[in-house]
Amino acid sequence: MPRISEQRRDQRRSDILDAARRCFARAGFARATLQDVFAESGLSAGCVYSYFQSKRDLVLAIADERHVEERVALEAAAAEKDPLDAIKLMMRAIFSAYLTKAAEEKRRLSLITWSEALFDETVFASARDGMREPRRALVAILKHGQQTGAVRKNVNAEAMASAMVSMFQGLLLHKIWDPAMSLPAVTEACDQLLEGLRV
Amino acid sequence: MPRISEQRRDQRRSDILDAARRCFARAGFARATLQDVFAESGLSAGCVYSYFQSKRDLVLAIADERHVEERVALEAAAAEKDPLDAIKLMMRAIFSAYLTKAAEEKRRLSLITWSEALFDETVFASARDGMREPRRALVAILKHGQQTGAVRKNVNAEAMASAMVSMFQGLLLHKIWDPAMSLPAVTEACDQLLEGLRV
Amino acid sequence: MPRISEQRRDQRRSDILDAARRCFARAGFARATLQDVFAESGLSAGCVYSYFQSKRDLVLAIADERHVEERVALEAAAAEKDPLDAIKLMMRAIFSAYLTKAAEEKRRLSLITWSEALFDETVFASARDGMREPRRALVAILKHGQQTGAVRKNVNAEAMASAMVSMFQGLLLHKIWDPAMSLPAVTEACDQLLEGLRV
Amino acid sequence: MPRISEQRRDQRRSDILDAARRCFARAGFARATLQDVFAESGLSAGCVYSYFQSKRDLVLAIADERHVEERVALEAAAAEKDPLDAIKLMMRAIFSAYLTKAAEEKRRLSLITWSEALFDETVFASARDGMREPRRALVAILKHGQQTGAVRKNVNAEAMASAMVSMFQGLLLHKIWDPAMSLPAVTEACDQLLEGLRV
DNA sequence: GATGAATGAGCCTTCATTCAT
DNA sequence: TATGAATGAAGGCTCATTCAT
Repeated sequence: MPRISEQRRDQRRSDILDAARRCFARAGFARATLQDVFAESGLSAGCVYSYFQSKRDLVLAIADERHVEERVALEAAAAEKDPLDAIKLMMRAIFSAYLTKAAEEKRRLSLITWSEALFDETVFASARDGMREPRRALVAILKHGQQTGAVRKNVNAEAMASAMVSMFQGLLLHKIWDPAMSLPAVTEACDQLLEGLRV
Repeated sequence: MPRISEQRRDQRRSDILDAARRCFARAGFARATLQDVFAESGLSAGCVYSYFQSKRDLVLAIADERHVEERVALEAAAAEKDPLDAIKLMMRAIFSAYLTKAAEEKRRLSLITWSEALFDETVFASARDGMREPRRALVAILKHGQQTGAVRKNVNAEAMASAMVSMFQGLLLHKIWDPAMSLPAVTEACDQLLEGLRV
Repeated sequence: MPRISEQRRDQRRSDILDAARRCFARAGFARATLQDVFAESGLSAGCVYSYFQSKRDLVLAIADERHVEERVALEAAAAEKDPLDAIKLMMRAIFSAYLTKAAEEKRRLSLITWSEALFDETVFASARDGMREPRRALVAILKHGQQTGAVRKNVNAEAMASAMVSMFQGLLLHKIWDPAMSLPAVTEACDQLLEGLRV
Repeated sequence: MPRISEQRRDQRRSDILDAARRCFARAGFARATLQDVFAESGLSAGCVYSYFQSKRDLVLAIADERHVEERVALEAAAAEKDPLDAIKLMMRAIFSAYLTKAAEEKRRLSLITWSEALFDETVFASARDGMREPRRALVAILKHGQQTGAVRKNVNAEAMASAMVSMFQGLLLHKIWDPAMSLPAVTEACDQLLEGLRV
């Protein structure tokens, strides 16, 4: 018999995560303090602790957030027949999720999560898994493209998928150093690189 | 001890940096403690503090370490006439500096430095500058290649350079998630992408 | 513990100040450690820090304590018509506040506060202001006494007030060196010096 | 067989004391560091330590410095026949030693020494003794004046001497709070108070 | 359930002192 | 003797976590 409705609990939990996300994006996992989170969420220490048993739990929850956009990106790509067009579509979905001006907090959280992964196995697994699915999709698209004759046969699908995912993630990083980077221009540059794979 | 020789002083400083590098690579800038560094270096707090005035100074020194290999990479590329070959050469130099098994600590430090850059302007400037020079070199090579007719004219050199640098850095990241990644295979994949730029 | 009553909070704050006062009187501002204060108050570091943000804040709070007795002394004097009697009354109030056996801690704190004032502008302002009001009152009494003809006209009220305040403070100091100093005898000596001002 | 001449040793010792005096006047005994003294004196730690075995020794040496002027003051007073004139002479000697603009460092050192005396028995003894001699001289002058009929018989010489010494020391303190205090005016005010003792 | 005051281990840093050269 | 690099105990302060109310 819960004292508060499940809906209210979920809302609370979500509020805490929002506050934590802001704090972590601002100061990093290690430097952000729980007192920051308490203040940012407007909730008491005890309350936050009743939703998350430790700071690490909060970090894991944030680091583990699966960005819906990636799933969308994969689905969008799956609908395309032409393999390179499918890859470009996936790429565009990723870019519009991570390279826009509005996505700055997401970029910061991505980077600090990657870094945190070095020191926490759970975060590591979560970060690694997050790039496995896109990579797997790219491998499938490339291999299928090779079967249908749309992609050059001498391409190592595994390595090429790694290179592509790396480029996408690298651009997220690059956007941090160079916020003025032109998304359309860089999208076209990537298109041009990809075109080299066509038979 | 009376005045120490300058050579010995440099050695000490270098020893401290080595110890700090190991500690930071292991635990991150924020989580690594100076006590760790004292223990790892076998020196006392006071001694370390006579070489570096604060933990932040130590962080900056590590984060600012210019990797000689990058300079070498740029020089190697400068010697090549063919633009794409020059880029491939640069790429290989970077890969052999960061993607080998032995370079694991370097990869970890790169990632934590990038993350730290989000919270420290000095580290930010250092990290950003570290990728500006390679990028500038790539722009120059591409533009020159367009003038000599070796590179397609419809390529936006700036954006393409960003994409390339991103791919190189992204692979550093990728190697962290997938240590088994084959360097030769990924090198060839990158070669194939680059070949698409040829006229 | 949930929200503490304001009364209890004030009590805590007061307890901490009491403990700090004892520690500072015993060892001085610089030599007394906060660990001492924690132990003396029976509270933890975190708790004390939630009431005072730094050691300096604690020092300022102690150094700034306005001794109610001084105010009382001024009011007592204000009621007297005869100027020299008014001054003697003020003097007696000050002496009974600072020169009794029970006031030893107060004397010690006065001296260390005066010394601390040399190195901290805020403490300086506080200490200086602490003697301005008595001095101002003395100037007013003397000038008024000159108008009514009770005090010699050739007296420089400002300088005389300085000399008087100095004598009062100096006796506080003297009582430290010579705890056996007789309060009645010294009070009479001061009376005799003051009598020289009468017309 | 000393390696350096005794004269040179004395000079060194004196240089160190000068540096220490400046440092202590600037920051207080507790806050001034020996590294400050090393820098201010231009000598090494080892060298300073060969002249003073600890920081406390240095503090004691500074706190114990007998200001020649006081001796001069006493001698000057001894030459005067009229008791009140003798006291005024002594007072003037003290004032010109401690209340001039140039004596600021001396005032600061006096105050920090008095404060330090609270926490160090040796400094206490030194400070207390420093005011005993003037006080004793005043007692002698007053008693002799009473015998010769120049001073009122109902004066308690002991208490009056205490009050006088207190006034002199208090004025030193007062000059710290009010550097603009007029020395001639305050001297005259003291004269006027003293005149009240005449028969 | 919620509160927020309180805890205390542990961090960064300083500085009196030592001692090999 | 003189040097100054090195030591390391200890200080001020923070913050994840707990628990009485």
